[in-house]
Amino acid sequence: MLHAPDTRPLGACVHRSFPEAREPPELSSSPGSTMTTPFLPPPNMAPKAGPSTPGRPVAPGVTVPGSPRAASPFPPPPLCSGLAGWASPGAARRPPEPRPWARAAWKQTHHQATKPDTSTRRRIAKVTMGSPEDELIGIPFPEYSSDLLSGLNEQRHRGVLCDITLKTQGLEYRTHRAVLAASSHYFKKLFTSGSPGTAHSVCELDFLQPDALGALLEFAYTATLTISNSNMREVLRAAKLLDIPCVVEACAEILQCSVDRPGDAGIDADGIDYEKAERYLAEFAARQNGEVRAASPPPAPSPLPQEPMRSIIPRRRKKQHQFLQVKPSRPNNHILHNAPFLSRHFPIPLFDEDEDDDRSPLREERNHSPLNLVSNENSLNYDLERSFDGRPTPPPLQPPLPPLSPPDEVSDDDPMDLEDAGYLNPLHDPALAAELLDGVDKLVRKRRSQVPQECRVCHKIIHGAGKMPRHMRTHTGEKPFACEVCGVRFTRNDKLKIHMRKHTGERPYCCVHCSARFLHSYDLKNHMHLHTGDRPFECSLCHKAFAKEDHLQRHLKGQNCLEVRTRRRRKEEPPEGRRQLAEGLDLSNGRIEDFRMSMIRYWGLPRPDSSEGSPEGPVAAKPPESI
DNA sequence: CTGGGGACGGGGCCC
DNA sequence: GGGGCCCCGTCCCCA
Repeated sequence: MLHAPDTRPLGACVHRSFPEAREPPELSSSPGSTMTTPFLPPPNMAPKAGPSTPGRPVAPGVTVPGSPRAASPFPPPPLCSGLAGWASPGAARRPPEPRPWARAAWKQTHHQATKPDTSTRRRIAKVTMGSPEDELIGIPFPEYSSDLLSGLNEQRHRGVLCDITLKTQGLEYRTHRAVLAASSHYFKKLFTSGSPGTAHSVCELDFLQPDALGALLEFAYTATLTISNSNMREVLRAAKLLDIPCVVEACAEILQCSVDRPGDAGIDADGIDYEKAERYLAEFAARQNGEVRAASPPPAPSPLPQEPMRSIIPRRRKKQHQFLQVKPSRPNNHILHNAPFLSRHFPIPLFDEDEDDDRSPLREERNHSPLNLVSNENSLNYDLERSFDGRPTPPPLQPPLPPLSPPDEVSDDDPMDLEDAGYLNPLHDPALAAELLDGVDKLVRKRRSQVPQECRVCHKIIHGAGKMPRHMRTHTGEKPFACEVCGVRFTRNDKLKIHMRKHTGERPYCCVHCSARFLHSYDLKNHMHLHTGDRPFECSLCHKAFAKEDHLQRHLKGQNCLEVRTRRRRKEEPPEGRRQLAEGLDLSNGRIEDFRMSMIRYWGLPRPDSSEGSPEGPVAAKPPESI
């Protein structure tokens, strides 16, 4: 279907800036009134920093009113149904829990909200009109978390309400225990060990460099890590000592490209520092308990099992890792291949970690690295999934493993031969140094460009570099790509190209079973359902199966299916055609829960409390359209 | 009401 | 940073 050029004036979209949303908007009862989105949760309430984490299943009952929710990249479900579930006096300040089953419903609402056609307005109005007065209404405050952090940071700078002073090498940092404990596993353990009643207000952390500690404090209060190439290693080292996984990960990724520069061995805190950190932890806990005693050095950690070295980067899904993968420059590869001991000293992998080719000579060398930083993937603080108490904190000292390298190589105890070091030091070669530094800058820039951006208009989080202009055109209505044949304009060039297939007659996606040809690959995919008979989308109520998910959604919104969703109907003699359905709603066989979950999933309704298993439960699960 | 196709916006990946 | 390409989910329209 061809769409006429969008003549919406700029700013005519239904979205609006967030500050207005702080004020409770008036309920509009007029179907034709200009309903903007005040009652629609601002899309994608994700924190500015942090990728989305979709798909985390939520157990039933988690999202009952008043239940605490964690930060979520997903907005609450549509007001029509979901706001009653996710908002609470304590939870309204935070974005809701990710609820995959509500995502589709929210997307639907958001999609409608971005299309100010008459049907959309009517739908929103209906929704608003139908909201029960006694339902809780959640008003999202997407900027609150950042405001809160900003307020704490201001307090820190002014020294107000600070309850702890960090001292290192003569410098003092007044700060808040809660913020430190929330950002650092080490501080959490430090402040939670011992008796809370006798809190000492000064922590002397001599094992940390002041610059690094300052940078990490800034990070804790601003969610932004400000570092330079010169102090990145020190910050990484401090982050490892303080057990701040996300900083470790970020620094390690950036540094990954420059591992063959001298000094990289210093990115791992040496054993003395870990020992200091551990000892201070013990002393602090002892003082907290009022038992000032000479803290003995912690017992030497048991030797770690030898495992093939992986990476300083935790293994993650390939998709996550690829955007920062580093392709080492050829000169450095050459250097490493010809200097196996260098890889031993600087064992950060030079290749994509997804390469599991252990036959690689380089990997083989790394696997045997005596100074392996992470020979045990579970041992150090790169396992971002581990719990705070899951591992000794701080990380244990890494006992040197027996060198497996040829005996003629430099031993670990031997200082690096200066001549070799000079030869191998790329910084001694201006060209190589420039290349490496340029690589670091490029990585930093790339990482920055990959940071999800929040739309100023709709507060939606846009992922991907260069995607924001594309998204903004959905607000402005700008359609700069015009078809030269028919004049139809598009917001995106790729859509125009697909459109041009209409004029050229090109239908590149051909069905192998029939003569059908399609403009889009996904059309062919949908079409294939005809031949395969595959109907993966089944109505949990009537068990009718559909080939397309949206057809199932449409079916669920249909009035015929809703009529029999009342349990009251079940008590009556069901119509013959509905007998099976009514039996399916029998609470005794548990299917009623299936039905409720189905309603919740497709309409984004709040998850029912376990106590809500009342006979009238399904009745309350009304779709927006039926309100 | 359902089946089918088209359009649209977003995300991932790559250059 | 920007753009191309692809895929996906969703909405819409038509028969």
